Amino acid sequence: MNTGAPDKPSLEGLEQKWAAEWDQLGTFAFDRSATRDDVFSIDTPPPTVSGSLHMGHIFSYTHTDTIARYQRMTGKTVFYPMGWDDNGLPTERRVQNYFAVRCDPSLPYEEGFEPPARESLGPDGKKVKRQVSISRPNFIELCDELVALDEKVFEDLWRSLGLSVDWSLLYATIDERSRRASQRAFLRNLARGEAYQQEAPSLWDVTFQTAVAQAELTDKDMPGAYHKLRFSLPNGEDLLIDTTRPELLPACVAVVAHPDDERYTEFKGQTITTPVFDVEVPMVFHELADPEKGTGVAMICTFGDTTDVTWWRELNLPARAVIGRNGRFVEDAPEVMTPEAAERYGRMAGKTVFSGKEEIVTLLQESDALIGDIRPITHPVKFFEKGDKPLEIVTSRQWYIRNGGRERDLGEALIARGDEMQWHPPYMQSRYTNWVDGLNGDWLVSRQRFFGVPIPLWYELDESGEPRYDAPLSPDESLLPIDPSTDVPEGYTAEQRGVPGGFMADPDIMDTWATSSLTPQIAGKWEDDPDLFERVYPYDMRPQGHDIIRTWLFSTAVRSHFEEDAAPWRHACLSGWILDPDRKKMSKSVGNVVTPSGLLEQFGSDAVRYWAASGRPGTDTAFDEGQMKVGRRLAIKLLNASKFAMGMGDLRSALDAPVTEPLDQAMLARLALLTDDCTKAFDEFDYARALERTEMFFWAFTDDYIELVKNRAYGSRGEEAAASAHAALARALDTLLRLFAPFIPFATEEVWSWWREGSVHTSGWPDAGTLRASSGDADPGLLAVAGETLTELRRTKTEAKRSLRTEIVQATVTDTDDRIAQLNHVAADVAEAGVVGNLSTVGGGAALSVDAELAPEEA
RNA sequence: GGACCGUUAGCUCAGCUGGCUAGAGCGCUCGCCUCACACGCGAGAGGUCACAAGUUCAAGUCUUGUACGGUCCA
Repeated sequence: MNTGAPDKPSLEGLEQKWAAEWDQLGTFAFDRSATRDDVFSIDTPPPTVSGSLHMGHIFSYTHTDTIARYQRMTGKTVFYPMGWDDNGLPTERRVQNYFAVRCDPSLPYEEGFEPPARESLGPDGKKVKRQVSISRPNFIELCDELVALDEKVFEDLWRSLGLSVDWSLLYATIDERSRRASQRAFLRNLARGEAYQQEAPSLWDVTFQTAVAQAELTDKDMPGAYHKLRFSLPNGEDLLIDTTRPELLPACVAVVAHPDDERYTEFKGQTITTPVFDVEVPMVFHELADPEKGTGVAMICTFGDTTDVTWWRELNLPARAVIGRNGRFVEDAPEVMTPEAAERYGRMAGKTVFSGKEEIVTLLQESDALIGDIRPITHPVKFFEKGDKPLEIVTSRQWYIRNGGRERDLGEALIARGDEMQWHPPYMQSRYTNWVDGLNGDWLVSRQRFFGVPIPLWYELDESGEPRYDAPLSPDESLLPIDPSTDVPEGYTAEQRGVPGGFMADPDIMDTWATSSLTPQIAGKWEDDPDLFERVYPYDMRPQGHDIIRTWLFSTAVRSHFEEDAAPWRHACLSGWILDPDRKKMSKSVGNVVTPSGLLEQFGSDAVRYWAASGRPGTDTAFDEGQMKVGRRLAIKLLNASKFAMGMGDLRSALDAPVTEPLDQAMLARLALLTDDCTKAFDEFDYARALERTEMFFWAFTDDYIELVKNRAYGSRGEEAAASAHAALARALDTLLRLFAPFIPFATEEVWSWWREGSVHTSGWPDAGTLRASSGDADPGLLAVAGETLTELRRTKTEAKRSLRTEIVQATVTDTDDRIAQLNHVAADVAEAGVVGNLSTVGGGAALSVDAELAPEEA
């Protein structure tokens, strides 16, 4: 543009101005003709659109953007996509409330469906409470509609933050491309034997009525209570057992003690009778029984916790499930019970776990089988991370993908994949390794929900209408994505759905991670555009939060391992949390969330980015408006200092002029060192270090160097000396704008436009070698010596409470011989900046000291 | 219970492979309208580097232990 600097430079409006310009010129467009070596590809985390963006997003996405901009400036074409995560529970709930609908996969697709509400309001403007059931394809259509709205808000915010993404690469995790990738990967897992189904006990959320995976668990401390129960030995004696879950007594299939526990080994092979229900169960032994816990004997129930599952499986015990999928006691008593016992059980049937516990206590008391008091304790209980009721364990048919949890070789291969990546910071790798190492089962990928990517399978129905699970019908890949609830398998007609001899759809959907784990494939248009995929995969970088190493990072590694026999990225970059000023993790529930758009408005995007970029990789960082003020100051300073430098001469024509003055050469030599530092830091993904170094140099540059050369630049010592200053200023400004560009893209672009062509963001990363050559290999130390001497001269004025314009008639600088030798090269500049009439230097001193005589104060 | 991270000025943090007198910003104190910037400029005060032991000529930095804080997993 080359407009020259305005009279009053300002940050106001730069975001809108440059975001529009970049968009129009395609400044950040990915060049797909580039070969893999010239590409820097980023596996961007797709934010959940049904939520709102918070400071954590601003923080971590800024980190990624600084890296993207750096890589772009080094000459790479950057594959920087954005995705919206609209697959999963949060979106399901938001679509339900917004449109007043509910997904029911058994319903047929309805063309031109109009939802009863928008923004929860009906056509009459009243809130619609009653939800209408609709088919899954209809539900997905509404999701698309809602996401389009949410997406607009997100995209606007990302643009105003200055993320340099190529918006033409946008995807959504429920869109057709994602569903196709997700189903294709699943079918290939199935074909290669990496996916399998099994009827097995699995963790079950009674609220959401779905199975959940190990990675989605969280422990919560909950109040519980020990109940001491009286069981009976064959000789009529009592066997006392402590339990926190007495309500599972009807599901008791054995009692267990440790094999070395001599108190109980004598009962080996004997039969124990349960209280209340009088069921005979075997006494068994297993190492997981803890002799220290309670009486050392535990009842094994199907199923109270995962240890019960282990015992049940390893000891070959029968199953007597009493808790149903709705979290209530089933109607029918276990078959082993006598009619009298079954009648007692009947008092629990249909009750929740909570009420069942109250009932069993009454039953135990009636049988005089509850010994002593109930002892309250607090103990960890497993929850689904999004749920608010404890998980139960329910036996059901589920799909699994192997993840090394049951096969040592696979687990080790996946751990080894971690070694193929560089982790930033490096210690994050141990979290990955620990997680894989601690897995105790495969990845449960099926979910009994309605909204999501369907498992793309059907089952034949035999003559009696029973499904044949062992031979699922799968679609041809070319037909994907499909919805088995509306599509029909090859060789069948729609009329055969649900009919004996016909077929039925697999009713389940896949875990959201089963789709998210394919973001490298989805963004890179795997199989849809193999040429593109080849240019971006494996990716250079996966940025993400450290809290989802066990889910997103690990599941992506699993998929890539199976599908590409490779690690999905070369660098895994983990960002930290944003903490509020009290060092608590910021969250909506605490009510301390500040809206990002408000802050961008208040401080300016460059300022907010400055704060974000000062948070080192992986480090939790306090939310700090003070840092944003500092960032704002920096951006404003950059505008003003640039304007000032440009006012000293024609910098554009001075860019290639020779630099002859020692101070100018020293400054450029110092700048070359800075460039080396920043390049190294960025190559190690340490954007914060690059920023810190650049900022440090910049303030010394404006406070000292510009002050030192301004008189000379205005011509106080002749044309040649002035020309040297102009040349050095031009090079310095040029370099600083580039070094700052990844962090404060708007202010740097603004200044760039005053005197240069094109965009600073595609101008190339500064080259230390060129700078060093123009410095004539000068001693960079001269700059520091000059600056420190200037500080001493200023101090004499400050201490005398005089203005800095005050003339020093005579000053004597004493310092070590070495430093005086350096100072003598730049003494003329120092004298001018300090307004010193007569400056003399004396060597042989121990340290820097200044003796100055100030001009007398005017009356 | 295990793993990992952290503890440096009132606050937020640098300090990389051990090396002159431990740095920055904010805040604080004092001063200055100096031809870009008062959204500014200059100067100053402020630290037993959590604690203990060890290695070394030399430790904020390496080793071990302890305490406290945090995170992840049991």
